[in-house]
Amino acid sequence: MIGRQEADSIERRSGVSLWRQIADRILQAIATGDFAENAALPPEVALAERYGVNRHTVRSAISALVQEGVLRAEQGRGTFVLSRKRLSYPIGARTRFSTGLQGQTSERHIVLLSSSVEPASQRVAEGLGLARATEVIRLETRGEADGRPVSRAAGWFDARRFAGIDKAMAETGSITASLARFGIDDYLRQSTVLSARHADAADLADLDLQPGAIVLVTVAVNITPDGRPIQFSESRFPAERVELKLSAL
Amino acid sequence: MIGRQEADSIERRSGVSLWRQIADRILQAIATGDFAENAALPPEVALAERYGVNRHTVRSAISALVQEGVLRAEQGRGTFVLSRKRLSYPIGARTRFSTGLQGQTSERHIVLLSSSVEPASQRVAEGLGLARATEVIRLETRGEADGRPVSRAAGWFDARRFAGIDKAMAETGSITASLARFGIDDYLRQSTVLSARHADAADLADLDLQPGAIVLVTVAVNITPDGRPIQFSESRFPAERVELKLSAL
DNA sequence: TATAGTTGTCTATATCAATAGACAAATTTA
DNA sequence: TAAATTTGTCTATTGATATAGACAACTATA
Repeated sequence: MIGRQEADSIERRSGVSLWRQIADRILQAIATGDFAENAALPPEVALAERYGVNRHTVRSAISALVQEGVLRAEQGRGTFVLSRKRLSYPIGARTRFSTGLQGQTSERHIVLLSSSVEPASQRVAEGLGLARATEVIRLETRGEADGRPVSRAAGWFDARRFAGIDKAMAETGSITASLARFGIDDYLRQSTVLSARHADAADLADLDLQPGAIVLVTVAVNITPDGRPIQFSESRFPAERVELKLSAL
Repeated sequence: MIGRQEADSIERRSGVSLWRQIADRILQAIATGDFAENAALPPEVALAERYGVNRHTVRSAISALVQEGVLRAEQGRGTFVLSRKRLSYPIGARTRFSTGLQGQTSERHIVLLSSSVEPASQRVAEGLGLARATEVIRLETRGEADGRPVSRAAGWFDARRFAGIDKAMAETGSITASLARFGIDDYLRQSTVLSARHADAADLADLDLQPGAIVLVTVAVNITPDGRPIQFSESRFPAERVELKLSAL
C-alpha cells in the first residue's frame, strides 16, 4: 500500500488559494488528531516542506487560523493548537438539540432570532402535508454550545395548530418544551436529507465563520408518533465544528 | 422578511476566487431549481450584475462548469443547463448501495479497485471490536451510477472471519452478496458519523471532480442482527452529485 | 435583410497570491 | 552567555485573479 503523499492534495490554479487549502488541511489534521490539541504545530519551515509550498504561504494559512481562534502563535516558541474538538451532533428518530450534546459541552442553548407568519412554500407545504400557501409560522433559531454557534435553523409549523409557538419558544428556549404546550409530548424524525456546500454570506455571519468554510445542511420533517407531520426544518451546521452522528434508532 | 441579497454572498479576499464562488452559486441554483435544467442561463451581463462582478469573472465561472459538463455554451444563443439531478442516497438501518438508488438511475454498480490485508488501525479496531493490529481485509471500492462515480469507499473486515471476501466481492460486485457467502443474510447499520470537507487530490481523481469540490464523508459500522460488528467503512460522496437521505428506520 | 441580443476574443491595468531571500525579535537549550 | 530554533517583518519578483473596454462572430427575430 502506497502512503498518500501529502503534497499531492494541494491543487494549484483551482480557484482556491493555496493558503486556504493548507488552512483546511491543518483544521482536518487537528480534527483527526494528527496535530494534538494544546501542542505545538510543526515549525513553519517543516509545514512548508510537508505541503510543498513556500514558508510565507504557510504563514498566510496560519494567520487565517489564528484569526479564527484555532491557533495561537508565539514568537520564538511555536504555534499552538487551541482545544476545539468537533461536536458530535446526534441525528436519529428522537433528535433533540440539548439532550444530544449532553456531556460534550458544559453549556448549550437555542436562541430564537426571529419569527414570522408566511404562506407555505412548495417544499414546506409538501413536507407538512398542507395545501400550498397555507399559513405557517417560521422560527429562525441559532444553537450555541459553550458560547460558539453550532447550528442555524429555520423551522416551519402549521399556523392554525401551533398559534403562539413563537412565544413559547421565546420563553422556553426549547422546541421540545414548546411543543409540549400544544399537547405533544413525543415526536419523531420522519426523514432527513443531508447535503453540504460552501457557506454563503448569511452563514458566515450567523455561524461566525470565515469565508471558504463548509456547512452541512439538513432538511427534515418531524412527526407525531401517530404519523402526523408537525415540523419542517432546514438546519445548517459549520462542518469545522460539528459532525453529525446518525445513531441506530 | 428581507430578501437575501445575492451579491452579498460573494466574498472577496477569502482565499476562494470569485469565479469559483460564482460557479458554486450557479451549481446551487441549478440544484434548487432556480436555474431550470435544459433551459438557458441568464445572459452573462445579467449574471455579472446579479453577482456584482465583471462579466469576464462570470465567464471564468461558466467555463469551469462547461469543463465539468454541467453547462453548454453556444455562441449567439446562450448558455444552457445540462440535466444532472443530484442522486439521493438513502442511509438507514439497512443501507445498501444498489437497492437504494433503484428508480433514480438506469444503471449502477460497484467496482472493486483494490484489496489488501493489513493490521487494524486504532479506529478500525475500535469499530470492529477487535484488538489493535488484528489482521483485517480492506476493500477499496467505487460506486458508479449511469457511468458517473457517486461514491468512493474503503471497507474493513475481520480477516479471520471473512477470508476470501475480496474474491467474493470481485466476482459478485456486491457487498451484500459477498457477505451472504459467509452466512450473513442480513446486516444492520449500527452507527454513521458524517462530515464534510474539500476534496483532496485523491478524491478529485477517484470521483472525477474539479478542484474546490466538496465531499461528504461517512464513517460507519455494520453489524449482524445479533449485534456483532462485521464491517467498518469510510465512504466519500461528491456533494455536487449526491445528497444523503437519512430514512426513518 | 437589418437589428438586437448573445457568446468569443483581444488588449490593458490593478490587485491578490505565491515564491524567494535576508534579517530582526523572542524563546529555548547547551 | 552563546548558539540554535522559531516566529515576525521587510523588499522584490512572478504569475493568477479581477476589472474595463472594444469589437468580432454567431443566432434569432422583427
